[in-house]
Amino acid sequence: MEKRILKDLLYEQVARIGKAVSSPKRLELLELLAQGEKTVEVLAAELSADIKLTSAHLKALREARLVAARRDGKYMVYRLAAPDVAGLWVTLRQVAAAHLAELHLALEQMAAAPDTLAAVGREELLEQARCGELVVIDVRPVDEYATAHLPHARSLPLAELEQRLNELPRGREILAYCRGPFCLFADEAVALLQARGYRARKLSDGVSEWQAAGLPVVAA
Amino acid sequence: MEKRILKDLLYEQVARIGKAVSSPKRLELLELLAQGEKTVEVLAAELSADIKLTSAHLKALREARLVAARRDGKYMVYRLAAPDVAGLWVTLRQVAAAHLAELHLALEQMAAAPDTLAAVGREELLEQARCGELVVIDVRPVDEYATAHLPHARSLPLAELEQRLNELPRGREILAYCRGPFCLFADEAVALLQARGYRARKLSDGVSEWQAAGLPVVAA
DNA sequence: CAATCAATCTAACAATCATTAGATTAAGAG
DNA sequence: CTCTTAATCTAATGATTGTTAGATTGATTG
Repeated sequence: MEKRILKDLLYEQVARIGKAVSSPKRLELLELLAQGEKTVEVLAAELSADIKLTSAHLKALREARLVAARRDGKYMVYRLAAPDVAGLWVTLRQVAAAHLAELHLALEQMAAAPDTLAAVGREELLEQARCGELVVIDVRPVDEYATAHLPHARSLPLAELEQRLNELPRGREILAYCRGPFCLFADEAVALLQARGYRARKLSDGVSEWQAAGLPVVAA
Repeated sequence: MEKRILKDLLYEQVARIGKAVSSPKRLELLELLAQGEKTVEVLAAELSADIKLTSAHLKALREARLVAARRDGKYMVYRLAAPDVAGLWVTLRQVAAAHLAELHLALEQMAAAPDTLAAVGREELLEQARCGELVVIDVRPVDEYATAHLPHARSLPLAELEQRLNELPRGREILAYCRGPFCLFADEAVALLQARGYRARKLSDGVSEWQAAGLPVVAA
């Protein structure tokens, strides 16, 4: 049966993408690269993995054409091959959260800790941020903010938050976001802000989630 | 580092979904189940695989909560756990087609054979079908048509097409669709119709693709 | 009840994959 | 040119996975 051979070929190609996203480390790499391009060194540090292993996983992602690399001096700088790869990551995470009770519970616990603003009413949120009723802060490293960030958000990296508290208005409510639902930066920021008497909440969306929802982002 | 343990747990869960979609056979099962519920027997026949292997792959999909099963007499009837699983399949296939040259070329060759109507102008197509300018036929087995089909489409399974040619109007253009871009039913239908002097084209979308594009379908 | 059919479970194999260590390449610095 | 740093390649490991065969379960039929 010649049809079988053709079908096997077609599904085999899609399975290449599936294989690429079948490893926790590779998924974490995709999420990191969705924030902007990064060197192998930086990626390895974020993964808490060594360079060799990180490089091997990046090779697998490269062979599935999900990421691409360029050389910059001694550094190799990796990036997502295209924006739809970030969309794939968001889709996978959403399907996992919807179907796997373990993940759903873990995310609910995370959301329960500080007051979290789920994905509800994103348009409304946008309007509140625009008119200044709400102060939206991006607590990721500044280069990730520079790559793309939510509209009306200002950069205030978690590492600098404590020193730069004076930049925040006392009265208004603060909304912190980071890389997405799996990232803890915003949780830490909210905890710090609340300890200092600010009214602060977390937005569980990151830039990829925002974009996947069809909302506008500010890109470089 | 406690954060590492939490992160590993989170990404591990998403990787369960990734692992489930990392096998060509399992992807084919998902596409088949996206057409409607089916028994293990039927699925095995469609896969050209034996029952044991099919059952093992279904178990993997069940453990990732992508499919669910119910017993009907001696038969186990499998179905997608939720509609978003069909969306995941469509997303994976689109990412694969966009990034993997091998797949892109294979699909282009398939599309080149008979005149194929790609995904362009779907709304327009809908309107032409509504007013009868275009005759849309669903050439999948009738139970799949019954589960869900495109608006204004009539069921004319490939297996019965030759005997039921008289049901088709001579003058108007015919548009055949099937399970999606990887399915060959519509190609065969178009070849048969063109051989009999009909003006026929293929629509590469299936119901899942149509739905993923945000367009309405007729469901049971 | 035994016989049959659909499907799964168990055990086993080879093939593939993740991870680690050691050697190697490629670019920049001295 | 040599030394250092970044990253990859190669080889080896243990663990998983895909596949097949044989035994088993669950429900229906005679």
